[in-house]
Amino acid sequence: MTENAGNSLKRGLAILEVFSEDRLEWTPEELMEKLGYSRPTLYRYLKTLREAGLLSSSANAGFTLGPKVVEMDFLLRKSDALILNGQKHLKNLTERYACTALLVRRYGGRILCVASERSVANPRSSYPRGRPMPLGRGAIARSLMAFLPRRQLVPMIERHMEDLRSIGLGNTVEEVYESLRRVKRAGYAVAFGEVTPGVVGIAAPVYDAGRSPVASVCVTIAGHLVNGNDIDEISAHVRQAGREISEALSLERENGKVG
Amino acid sequence: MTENAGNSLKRGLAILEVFSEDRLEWTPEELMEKLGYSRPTLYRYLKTLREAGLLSSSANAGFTLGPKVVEMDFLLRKSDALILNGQKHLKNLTERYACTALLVRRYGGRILCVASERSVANPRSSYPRGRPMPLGRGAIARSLMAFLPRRQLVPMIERHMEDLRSIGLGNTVEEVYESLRRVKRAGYAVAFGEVTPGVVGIAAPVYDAGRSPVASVCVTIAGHLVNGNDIDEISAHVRQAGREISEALSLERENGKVG
DNA sequence: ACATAAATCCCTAAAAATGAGATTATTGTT
DNA sequence: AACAATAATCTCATTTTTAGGGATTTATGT
Repeated sequence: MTENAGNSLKRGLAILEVFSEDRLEWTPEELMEKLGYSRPTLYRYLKTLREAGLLSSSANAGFTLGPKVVEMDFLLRKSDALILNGQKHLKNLTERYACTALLVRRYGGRILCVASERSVANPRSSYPRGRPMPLGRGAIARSLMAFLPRRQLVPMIERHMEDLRSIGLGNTVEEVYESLRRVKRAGYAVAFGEVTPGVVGIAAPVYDAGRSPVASVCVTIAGHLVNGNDIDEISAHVRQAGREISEALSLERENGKVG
Repeated sequence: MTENAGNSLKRGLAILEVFSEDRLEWTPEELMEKLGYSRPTLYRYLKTLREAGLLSSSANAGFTLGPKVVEMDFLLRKSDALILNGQKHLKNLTERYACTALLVRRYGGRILCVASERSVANPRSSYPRGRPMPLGRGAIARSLMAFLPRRQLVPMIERHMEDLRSIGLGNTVEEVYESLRRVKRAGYAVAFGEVTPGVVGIAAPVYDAGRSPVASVCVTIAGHLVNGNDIDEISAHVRQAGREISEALSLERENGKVG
C-alpha cells in the first residue's frame, strides 16, 4: 500500500508510522493489509521491533507501541536543548498568568508540542505534550509560518488554503501571504478560538541559528480572562521568551554542546 | 563492536540503543567506532532514522533522539492498558498520602517507570517516568522478583547477588531465595532507603493474565513521615491497588481490547 | 482430544546492502 | 574572499540479505 520499496530499515520503521491517535493498536493481519508486506516478512519485522522494545504485543489484543518509547522519551527530555532551555520560560509565563504555556517544535511538515506547563486547573487547551497540532490554524502554526522564507511558505499556504481562508486570513495565496507578513512585522501571532473555542493563543517564534524558526513558544489563556491590553502585555513576554530561548540555543550551537 | 550481523533493521535500530543517560549525544564518528559500521552505511542509517523523526541532528552537536519519540510517547500513554487502568490508583494513593506513586513495568531484563503521580513538592524519589531502575535493590524490584517462578528467579538472583547481599537479603542464592519467598507470602515488598536515602518504598505486583507479574505499583514516601503502622496501612492500599489493576488488565484481555 | 487460527520455518531467485575510495558539501580560518 | 580541513554523500561491483510462496508447527478455543 505504501511505497517503501527497497530498504528494510525504512520498511521496518514504517510500521511505527501507522500508529496514530485513532489507531493505537494493530493486528498482524491489519498491518499486512495496510503495508502490503507478506506474512513472514511482517512477522520478522515485528519480532525485531518487539525485541527492541519499540512494540509490545499483548496476547488477545494486537501490537501497540512498546516501553522503549518511554525510555527514549525520558532521554529526549534530558537532551533536547529546546526543552532544557525553554522550561524555565514556560514556568515564568505560567506563574505570571493563569494559562498554559507550550513549546512547539516544527518537524517534517508537522508541529508538535514538546513541553508544556500550566497554572490552571482545567486546561481547555487540548494539545498536551506529544500531540501533533494542526498546521493551518492557531497562533502557534501562524507564528511558525509567518517567519518562514517565501519559498517554503507559499507551498504551505497552498496546502492549507482552506483552513487559512476559513479563519479570515485571506482568499488568495497572496492575501494570506500579506497577512502573514503583518504577523512577521508584529513579531508574534494571536488567535482567538481558532483551535479551541474560547481560548486565546499568543505565540512567538524560536530560532536555532538559521533563518527559519525551529519552534514556537506559546501561551493559551481563557478568552474571558483577557482584554486587549492584557494580550499586549502577554505577547511582549512571549516574544521576550522566544528571543531568550533563541539566544540560548544559538549560544549552545556556537560553543558546541556543553554538558 | 556489537554483533548485529545480517539484519539491516536490527542494525539500524541498534543505533537507538546507544543513547543513554550518560550519553545523550553521538557524533557519526563515535557511532562508527561504537557500532563498527562503515561510514556510508552509518550515514544511510542515520538519514533514515532522522527522516523517521527518531533522531535529530543539530549542526554543531551530534545526533540526539528526535521528536517522533515525543509523539510516540503520547500515543503510548493513550494505548497502554497498564497506564490507563493504573492512573486513577496512583491518584488515589497520592491523595491519601504525601508520597510519590509509581507504576513500574518489567521489560526485557529491566524495570522502567511508566507512570507516576506525586503529592509532595520536592520529590526525593529519583525515578521519574522513563528512567530505568536498578534491578537488585528497592521495593519495586523486589516486588517483581519475589513473584517470579523459580526458574526465572534464580538466574536473576545470581546476576544481582552483590546488591542483594549488601541490602541484607542473604549471603547465598538460597538465602536470598528464602527471603524473597517471605516477600511473596506477605504479598508486598518494603524497602528502607535502598534506592534513595531516607525514602521508604512499598510495592506490590501487578499481573496481566499469566503467572509472572508484568508490573509493580509502588509508593515512595519520606521515612520520617511514617511509622510501622502507617506502613502497614499504606501497604494494604498498595496491595489493593495492585490487585485491582491486575483485575482490570485481565478483564481487558478476556474481552479483547475495548476502545 | 479436536478444529481453527496464528506464527514460524524452509528455501532459492531476485533484490538490496555493503564498503572502499572518490567526490562533493560544509564549515572554519587566515 | 580564497583556502584548508572536515564532514557528508556518491558510485559501483560484489556479497549478503531479503522476500515471500507454500508447508509446518505452535497456540488457541471448543
